[in-house]
Amino acid sequence: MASNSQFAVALHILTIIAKNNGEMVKSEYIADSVNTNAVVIRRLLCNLQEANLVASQKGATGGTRLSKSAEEISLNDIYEAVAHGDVFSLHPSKPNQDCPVGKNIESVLCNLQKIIDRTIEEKLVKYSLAEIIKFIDEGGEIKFT
Amino acid sequence: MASNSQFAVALHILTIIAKNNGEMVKSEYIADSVNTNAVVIRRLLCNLQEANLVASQKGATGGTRLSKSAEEISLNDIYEAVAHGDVFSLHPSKPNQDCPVGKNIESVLCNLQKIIDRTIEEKLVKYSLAEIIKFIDEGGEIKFT
DNA sequence: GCATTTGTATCAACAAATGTTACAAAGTAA
DNA sequence: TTACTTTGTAACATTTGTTGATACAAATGC
Repeated sequence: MASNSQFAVALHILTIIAKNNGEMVKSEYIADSVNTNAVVIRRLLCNLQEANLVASQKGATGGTRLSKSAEEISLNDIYEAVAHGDVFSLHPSKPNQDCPVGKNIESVLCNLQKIIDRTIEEKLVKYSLAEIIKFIDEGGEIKFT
Repeated sequence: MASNSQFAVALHILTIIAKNNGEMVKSEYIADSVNTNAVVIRRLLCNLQEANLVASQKGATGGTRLSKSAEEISLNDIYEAVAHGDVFSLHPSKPNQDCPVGKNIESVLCNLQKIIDRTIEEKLVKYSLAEIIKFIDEGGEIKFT
């Protein structure tokens, strides 16, 4: 399939909104920067609303703004708002339960999934949207530690 | 799509092979435990061979065995052998380069990708195939730390 | 009322994973 | 050599998820 770019686009969306301090930003404007259709943006904005990162308003003067400050939004907040899947999937078909390996491998894999998810979370929680904006504003080579 | 279960199946494959100390294991036998087609297994075995984790042999007495000990194979070795993609993808279409955010967001995202990849790698390298086998043999609730 | 924008449904196009069949290549054993 | 077995690989259908696009209802402000 076309692989999942929702986190990338969501970060892009939030960066643009954050840089328009308090002003309502329209989905068409964001779509022009992301270079995609406005519906794609609005779909992601719905996820970001559910996670309480942004608030939207309909109507002629509508749009979307942050519902908390860029300092209060971590990359993990964004990741959780849009990322549904795990880093890897379990078996497509249930393993053979008559085989000792097949019988027990799934619980091992489940634990591994959790470990990896937690590891990513612990890393992403260290970065805020505000830091991303700073990197963007500086323009050049960005080095995360 | 059907999301990627290659790491899960690869770990399953290696566990089975490792538990057959030195004996050649046939792809049909593995496929029976994984509950899939033998060609799916052989495709993954090719990746594991390229990573020098296993060695296969054709012919009537053929099959596959480990090419190093289970203690020497880390989960990261397995992950790298089969995982092609990143945790998230970049923009489907190139962002608008006339927008300051669009112009610089990609390098930020690239760096983020690398950070997450490295984080996963650092975690997976801590576990060996031998430990997985021990968990499998113990059967019950496995707790990684 | 009218224009604008979000929210959502629906659909087509595309890409990746999986499962399947088929068969060549390589090796064993008689 | 011949027959048999197994890996390696190509080719294809199926399924599923993502993206992009059109359409339109609901909400909002003028």
